[in-house]
Amino acid sequence: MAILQRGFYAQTTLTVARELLGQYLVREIGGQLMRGKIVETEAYIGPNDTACHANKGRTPRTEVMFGPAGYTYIYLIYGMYNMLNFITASEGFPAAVLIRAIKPITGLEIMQQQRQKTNRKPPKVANLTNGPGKLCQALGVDKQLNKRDATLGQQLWVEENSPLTEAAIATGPRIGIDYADLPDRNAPWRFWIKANPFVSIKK
DNA sequence: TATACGATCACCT
DNA sequence: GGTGATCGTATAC
Repeated sequence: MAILQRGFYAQTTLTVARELLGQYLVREIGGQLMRGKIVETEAYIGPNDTACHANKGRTPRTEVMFGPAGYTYIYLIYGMYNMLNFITASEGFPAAVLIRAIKPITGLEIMQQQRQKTNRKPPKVANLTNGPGKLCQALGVDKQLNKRDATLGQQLWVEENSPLTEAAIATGPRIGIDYADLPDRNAPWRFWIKANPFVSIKK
């Protein structure tokens, strides 16, 4: 299957967020492959989006968002969870798409192992990757993979799948950004596949 | 140097 | 439905 190239990520952020739905997120660790279908995304768009980390300007942390599309932006939140983003749009314009949930396709045993590391009980398959922190834990994604070029097909990349119809996609406000200005809180920049059981938050 | 807090999750009631 | 965990980053001193 074809690896998504820079031209895909360089589209406007809302387009990338919408069109990443249904594509395959692939992780390779020591020759072992894990694969999942992207079912939920969020767009963080530029210096005027008060929910976007880059809205206060260029810092060591947000520097990668100002670079070329197709790179990874991975950061630690709440002291324990990693978040996976792909840089979008034009170089110099800081924007990214957060991957919020995937449907596990292959490598479920490895995902299960990695998810169990910090949990008392073995998580059910339905609970493996239905959230941004969970999918990073399942796929072994951490800051070591920050600022990597995802178009190279090494360690972490996205493979093309046939596009979804408009009718299969739902939109709504983003999750967990109460600190942002009201218009940004209300912006319908979260995208998910309708009725998909692996979406992090229903309804 | 010190402090506050977050693009979350698991476990508890 | 509520809350503690846990630490990098930004901001204030």
